[in-house]
Amino acid sequence: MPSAPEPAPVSAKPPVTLREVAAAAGVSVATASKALNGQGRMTAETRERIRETARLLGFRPNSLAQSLLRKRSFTVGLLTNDTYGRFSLPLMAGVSDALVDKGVSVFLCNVEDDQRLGQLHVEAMLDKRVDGIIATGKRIDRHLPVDLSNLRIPVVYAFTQPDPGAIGLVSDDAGGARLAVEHFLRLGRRRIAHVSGPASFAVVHARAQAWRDVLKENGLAESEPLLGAWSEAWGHEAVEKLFGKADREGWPDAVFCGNDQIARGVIDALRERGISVPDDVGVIGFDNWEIVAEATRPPLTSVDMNLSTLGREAGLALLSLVDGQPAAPGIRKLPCRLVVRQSCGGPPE
Amino acid sequence: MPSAPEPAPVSAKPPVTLREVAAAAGVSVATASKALNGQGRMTAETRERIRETARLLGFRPNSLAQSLLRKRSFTVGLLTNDTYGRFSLPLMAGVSDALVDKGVSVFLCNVEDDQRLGQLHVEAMLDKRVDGIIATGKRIDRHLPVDLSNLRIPVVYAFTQPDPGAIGLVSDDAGGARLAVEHFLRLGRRRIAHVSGPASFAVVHARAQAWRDVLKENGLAESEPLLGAWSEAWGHEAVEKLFGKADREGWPDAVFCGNDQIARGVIDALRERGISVPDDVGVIGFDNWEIVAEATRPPLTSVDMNLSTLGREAGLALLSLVDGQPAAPGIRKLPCRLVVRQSCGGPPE
DNA sequence: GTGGGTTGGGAAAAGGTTTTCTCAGTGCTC
DNA sequence: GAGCACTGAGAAAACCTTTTCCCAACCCAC
Repeated sequence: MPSAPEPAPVSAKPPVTLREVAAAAGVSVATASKALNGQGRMTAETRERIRETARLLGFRPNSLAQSLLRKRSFTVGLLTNDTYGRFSLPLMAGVSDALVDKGVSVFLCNVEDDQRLGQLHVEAMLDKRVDGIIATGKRIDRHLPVDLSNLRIPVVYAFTQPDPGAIGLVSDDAGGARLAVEHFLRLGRRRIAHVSGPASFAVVHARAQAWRDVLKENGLAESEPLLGAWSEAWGHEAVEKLFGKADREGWPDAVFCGNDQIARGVIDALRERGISVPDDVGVIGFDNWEIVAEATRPPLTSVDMNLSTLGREAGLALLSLVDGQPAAPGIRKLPCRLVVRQSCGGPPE
Repeated sequence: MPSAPEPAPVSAKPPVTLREVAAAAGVSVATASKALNGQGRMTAETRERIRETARLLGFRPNSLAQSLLRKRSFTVGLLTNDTYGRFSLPLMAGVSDALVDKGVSVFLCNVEDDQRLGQLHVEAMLDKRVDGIIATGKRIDRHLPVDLSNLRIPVVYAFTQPDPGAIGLVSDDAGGARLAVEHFLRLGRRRIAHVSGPASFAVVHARAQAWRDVLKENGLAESEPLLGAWSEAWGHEAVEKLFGKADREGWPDAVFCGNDQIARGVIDALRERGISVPDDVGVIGFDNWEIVAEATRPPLTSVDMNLSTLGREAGLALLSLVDGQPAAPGIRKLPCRLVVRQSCGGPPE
């Protein structure tokens, strides 16, 4: 007894070809192709019959053959040097998310900091005829160890230093810093210190400058940021510098930190000194690395760079480039957002 | 004045085809193909001339056309549901590392926990004729939300629950736990507690059982593990349970933790109680998540699951499957290693 | 000088799909 | 009933490479 017609299981040994569909439906491959793609002219009946046959046989067009002909592989490369990166991961997720619905798959290529590896990956992708490349990395102010400037396919840079004349998407670090400092001000804090990472990072300066700007705009005393490392240990050390002096009046009532690890160190060190967060001092971090931000006591308010949105935007930008839409080169900054937890307390009474 | 012959820049608009190389060298495409692939018979002079022409023109064979013919795309898919995962990242790095030298590129597919997304990605990869699939995830005891059991291409499972009859690679959690407990014993510790994650995780039981086994083998008193959450907060709580009793003689002199976050909580809580690590109590974590393990005070000794090796092995296993080498199905466990830092102290005098 | 072996290289098919061009038939108008 | 427009569908080229098969030419021995 024949069962109800339904698609054949994928397990059939060699994939079903269009030729087989055409034969089964009693038409030519040309007609079959047109029926399935909604092209050409034929009776609705014929088109439907072919479609039904294809469905029954579990036909799926061979992407390789399509790509060869259309000169479009529905494939892009994602180049990164951030192996274990908590930055590039959400970014990749965003890219993949933006593209999967359009049938575009993503080659992930980790080039470390190795020129040879970069070359290898780029050539492999070019050979496989990727439609475009997204370059990303662990630092916004460093180039990948690859030259992407003279490729014949479009390239979009996300969260990494773009080549001149290329399209780059980065987070708006200054804007993010403003968010943090202005949040402190709204809560009535007035003596806002800034503890950040090494001076060799561009983002350190961008954030510090914004911090200073907001203080100045509000007529508050400016001071120097404390620059050190991206570590908890540096957070501890900075607390010693800030709160070491006997004169309590000179103590800050808020600390804006360059990343969440520093903030964690700051919070821990403050607790060890018996200084209450958020009652005595408010703390804000940067990166919104949830696993850290949620483990601090109290949980940490932090600036989120919206990296997955950034990834989405990069994916979409690349796609429209691939489709031939011209796009203005230059760097586009995407806004950050503040994720409020409990390390700043509420507004003043 | 003509410059010295060198490969044309990649920037040339449409890629150079074999036909163009053949024309330039004055031979047929067949001969050109054979010359470049070391096939067929021809004078050494002819072969060299063709090769030189190809080099000059910057010819690179179109992978799409090759794949279509050879039915081998030099492409594999990596399926994961671990979006922000610190587990799957090193694993991916290992996979990619094992494959890039063989010219194989990796499609990264994040399926979240979404059946539809999984289906979408698998179909896209099948359409693109990937040679095989590696499935990985965030939990060793859970399936991905995709059915990979009847595909016509090989599948290898790494750090996720394999289908019956498939090939799976996982970490040897019991072995890793032994490493930790035996390290404590070598250092003269005798009262070794175990604080781990939720009972719903298979690895929790595997590690706890190994911990108990080693204690028994050494004639030490067994006790119940403390099961809770994978969090620092639970580490704090567990310290309260273990060290809350007045009787100091009942206190453990070592705590083996189910992951590094718990260990961090334990270390912090011990310090807050004035109990010294490692002098009074040794602590070992699991996962060797460097960013955590190196930030604890003192830095944390931890069990590393060698995930990037695991990824490498998975990549190689898949490749030999693709090459038609039969492989015995079943689960293969890869050894862990202990990374010694300063949270256990030295051996007894 | 004929038969057989070797050498260097080309013609053509194959892989699966899309697209352009062509063509036979049908129904309509004048 | 001739011309015409349109309809439905197929043939074949194209994408680029690999591989099998074939052929012409040459050399050698008998």
